[in-house]
Amino acid sequence: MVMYYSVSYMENDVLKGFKPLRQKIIPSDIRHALIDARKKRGWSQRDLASRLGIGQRHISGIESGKIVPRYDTLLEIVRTLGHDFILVPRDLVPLVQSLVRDHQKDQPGEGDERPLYAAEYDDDRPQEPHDEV
Amino acid sequence: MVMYYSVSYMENDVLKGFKPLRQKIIPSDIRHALIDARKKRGWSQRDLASRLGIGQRHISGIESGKIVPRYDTLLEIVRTLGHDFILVPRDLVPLVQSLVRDHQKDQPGEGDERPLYAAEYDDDRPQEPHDEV
DNA sequence: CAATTTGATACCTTATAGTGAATCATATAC
DNA sequence: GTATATGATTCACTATAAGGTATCAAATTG
Repeated sequence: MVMYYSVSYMENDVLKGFKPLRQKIIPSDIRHALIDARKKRGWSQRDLASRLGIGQRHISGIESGKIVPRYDTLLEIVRTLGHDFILVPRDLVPLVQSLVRDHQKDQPGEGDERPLYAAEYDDDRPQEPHDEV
Repeated sequence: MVMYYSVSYMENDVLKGFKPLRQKIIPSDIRHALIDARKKRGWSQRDLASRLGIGQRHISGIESGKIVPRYDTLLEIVRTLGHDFILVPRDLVPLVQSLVRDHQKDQPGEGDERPLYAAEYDDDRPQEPHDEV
């Protein structure tokens, strides 16, 4: 959440000639959510890869953050794992995020996913750009 | 909506050895939503491109569907245009989609965006894969 | 109507995803 | 303890995004 507001400030800086900080990585909460979803299905990376018709090496690279796939590739992974990406106006984000959290709280098998969704997001973000850049 | 269910059937076919149909394009509803969001701000592709620190040619390619950007690149575009991507479990998609629609209905300046979000999605999808593939 | 803007397109180079196959170190299963 | 599975990694190649610059045809502006 805080992250979104900081991006807003960056937008204002852009108007003054500053370049935004390029992301260059999939947010770790998304990566973790996808790993969890895969494991909950009892699939290995090889299982998922063959379902998608792509190489296991890519699943590994994507999950670890070493590869940032094209949007279409990621979307297909996301959908294969029973999720979807929804384009949401920024001011709706908190509501939708909480909906998603509440929904997972209601799913016995997916309840464990909730803390990863929020906490890991804030924890991993400041660290991993350093590793990648 | 219907599109999501057809993908579900494809998933079942994968278990029987069929490859899923690779997307290779950003859904047109997303592209249109982004174009609308940009125009609502009175930005040209050049304006948006300079805010993002990338070339106008890329904005053009992405908006037209000729280029499928990496997820991080698209996410940055999305956020610069006041939106965000939320990872949503599939069975929550209808609710979230309707939330997004209702929210746009409530925004006077964004009310026009609603029909494009739903109608164009269904209309463009069957046509554009043929153009691209 | 001339000047400017706009989005599409072309050219070129670099970086990285995508593809296929294989191997490795470690973990897991039995 | 052995066999198997798993995720990470390597090698090599192709495809395409990313990046920069410029131009063009059409639209828009004033």
